[in-house]
Amino acid sequence: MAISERKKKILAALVEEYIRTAEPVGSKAIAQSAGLGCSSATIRNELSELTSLGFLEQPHTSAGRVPTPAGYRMYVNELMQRQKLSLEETEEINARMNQKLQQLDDTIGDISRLASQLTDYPALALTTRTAVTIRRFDIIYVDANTFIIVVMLSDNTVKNKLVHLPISVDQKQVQRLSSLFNSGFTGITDDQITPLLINSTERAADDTMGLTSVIAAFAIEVLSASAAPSSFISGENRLLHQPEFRDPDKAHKLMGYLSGGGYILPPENDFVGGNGDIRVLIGPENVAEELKDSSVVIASYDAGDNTKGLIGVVGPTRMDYSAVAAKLSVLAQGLSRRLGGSTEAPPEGMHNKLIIKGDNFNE
Amino acid sequence: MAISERKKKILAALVEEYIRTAEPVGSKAIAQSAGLGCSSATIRNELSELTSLGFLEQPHTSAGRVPTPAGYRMYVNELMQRQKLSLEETEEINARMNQKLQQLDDTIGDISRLASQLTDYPALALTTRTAVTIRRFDIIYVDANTFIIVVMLSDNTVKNKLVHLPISVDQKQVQRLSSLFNSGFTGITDDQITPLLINSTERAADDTMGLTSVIAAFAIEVLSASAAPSSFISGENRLLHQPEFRDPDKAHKLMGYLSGGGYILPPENDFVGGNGDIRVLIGPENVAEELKDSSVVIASYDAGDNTKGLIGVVGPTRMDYSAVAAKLSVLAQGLSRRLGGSTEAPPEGMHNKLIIKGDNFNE
DNA sequence: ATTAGCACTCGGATAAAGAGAGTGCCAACA
DNA sequence: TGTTGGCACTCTCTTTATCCGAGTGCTAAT
Repeated sequence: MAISERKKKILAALVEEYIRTAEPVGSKAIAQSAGLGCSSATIRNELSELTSLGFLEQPHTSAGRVPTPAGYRMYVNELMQRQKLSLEETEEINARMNQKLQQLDDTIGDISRLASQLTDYPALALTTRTAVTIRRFDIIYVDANTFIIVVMLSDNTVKNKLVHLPISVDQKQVQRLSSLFNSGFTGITDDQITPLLINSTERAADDTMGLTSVIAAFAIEVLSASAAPSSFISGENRLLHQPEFRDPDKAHKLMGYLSGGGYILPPENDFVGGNGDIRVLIGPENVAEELKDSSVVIASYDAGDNTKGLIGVVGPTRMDYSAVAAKLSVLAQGLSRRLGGSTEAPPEGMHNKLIIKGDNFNE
Repeated sequence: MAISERKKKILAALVEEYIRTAEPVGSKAIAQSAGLGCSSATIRNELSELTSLGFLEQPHTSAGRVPTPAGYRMYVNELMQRQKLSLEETEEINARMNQKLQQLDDTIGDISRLASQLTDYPALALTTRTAVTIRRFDIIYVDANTFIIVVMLSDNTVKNKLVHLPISVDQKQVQRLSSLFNSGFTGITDDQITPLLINSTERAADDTMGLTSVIAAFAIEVLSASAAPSSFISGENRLLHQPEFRDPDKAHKLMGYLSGGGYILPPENDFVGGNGDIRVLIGPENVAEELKDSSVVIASYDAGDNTKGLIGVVGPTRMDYSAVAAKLSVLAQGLSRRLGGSTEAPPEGMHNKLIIKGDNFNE
């Protein structure tokens, strides 16, 4: 789809103006803003062609133009100049990220909050781990009726559980179980913890009190919880900043979908894509019905050890793609670096590959 | 403030009708709905008096009446019949609570989500623990450069941290530290962990590698994190259900305040109040400017062991106080019971004391 | 190929008119 | 004295009509 250089300039100017104002853009405005020395009449001709090419549309006969999803797509793929954050901006993001990551706690929530603050759109963060296994079991004997199970996972997180028993156990027994679990339950995934395995362990431990199954249940719980993708969304209320969501019903519908944990990406695509890649889904390119007239920008990161994550931002199709992409990119790279993922940090630039999705609008 | 029986009935009918419809209520509507056999003209006279008493107001001369905050207050304090959930409803809430509490994880978040779902208003949950101390230290030696700190707190939660060191330590050293911490750092609160204490421990342990301060820092972090009130809010988007928040600016302002973790209660009042008490703050009774024309219903619970919590719901002053209070009450009581707080469960009724706040509207 | 000019269209803002709901008050009544 | 029907009045909301202007598409001139 080759279009003239001037058309490109006009389209870019129009999209940017529309992103800024949220009002249909007319020929005169473009004639002034875009630095090409020609009159509004010329622009009108060009606009007319761009419209028939499917990049623009008119809300009604006598209004300015508005980009179609295909128009945005063209903008994102070819026109938009990748915004490069200033060193200060990048620094600031990194600083805030550091601050957030200091407390081990609620990383994913914090990151999503941060992304939302930075972009002023609702943001979500997902992580998934594949093939998590237990690396090590420890059982701390507290008293005759109490012990603490501590497991260290292959991704270097540590989980624990306090167990109270109605009956007494002796320390020896606990130690025996601990070593049995360390030999039998480490290095395997949750679906490999079969009733068979549990049974044989129980017999080997000479356990008549059901301790084995308690511990095994915890192992399964921990493993499956770690493997399950976790997600967090925040800043839904920022949607209300956007004029296209002044209609409370619309806003509510989308916000409900988002806070209900609705899928953003088709599950099978969720975690593909390398480190720092940015994906943009424009309007109807989204799979979820609720997102059909919104856009999503997603950055992937790789935290190593089979852990991948996404940070995404949701907004109207009239989104400031360029700024959002730049910011998410810094975030994603920072996360990869910090969480110990691959270290292929780009020399210094924030330019990332854009995975193009759904650009087959006009063939 | 004694008002006639009939006035009370009329006021109650009006408030309930307004809660239902969100439209100013006229004399005719009341004449029909309230079962008192008198004509709309009579009602009009009564309404007029109720208005001059300050319980009602008119949006404009020729509209129906709307309750003032004082009117709601009167309704909540004296008129509203405490709604008693049916056994099934109570059961259902309890079942859902059980389900949520199964996974240890994110209790406070889950509870707030549940409250929001049940009431269809935004809900928030807070907990605070006072005087948390460490009950027990364990340090698990993983390898020469790695160990896991496990601390068990006075509230029976267990926290851990994985520590990687650039240098090697030997197992003996770790054991010595463990026992030193167990004797020196247990049973004290975070502000009692002084540099002095850390120094003397360091010397006693003959620790030249700074392990002591790492462990002490973790102890402080854990203690202060446990003592700090944590809060969670969810369902902000449900505000948009309410006609009074059809104005996106209003909605956004409040939602922003809520998700920004704004204070609901004046800090000094936060956690007073016994188990299952319900507090209602109507409109201007709220301290936060952003809440001045919203209402808040709050249930307190006591999870024992110096742990207190709140579950609250935010909505327009035209809130279904009675239903909300009933539901929160079940939730709060369920939480107390489950989290091991006091067991003074009311015989079976859901009737709770209402702490009256700010009922000095008409003296 | 570009531009100025002009008729035309259509949505949004503004104003006027009408409808309806509800009040307040008065006079009649139990 | 308390209650009721009646009625004029008020005020908002809705509808209808009108106007204005931004922006287009087309044509003719450059």
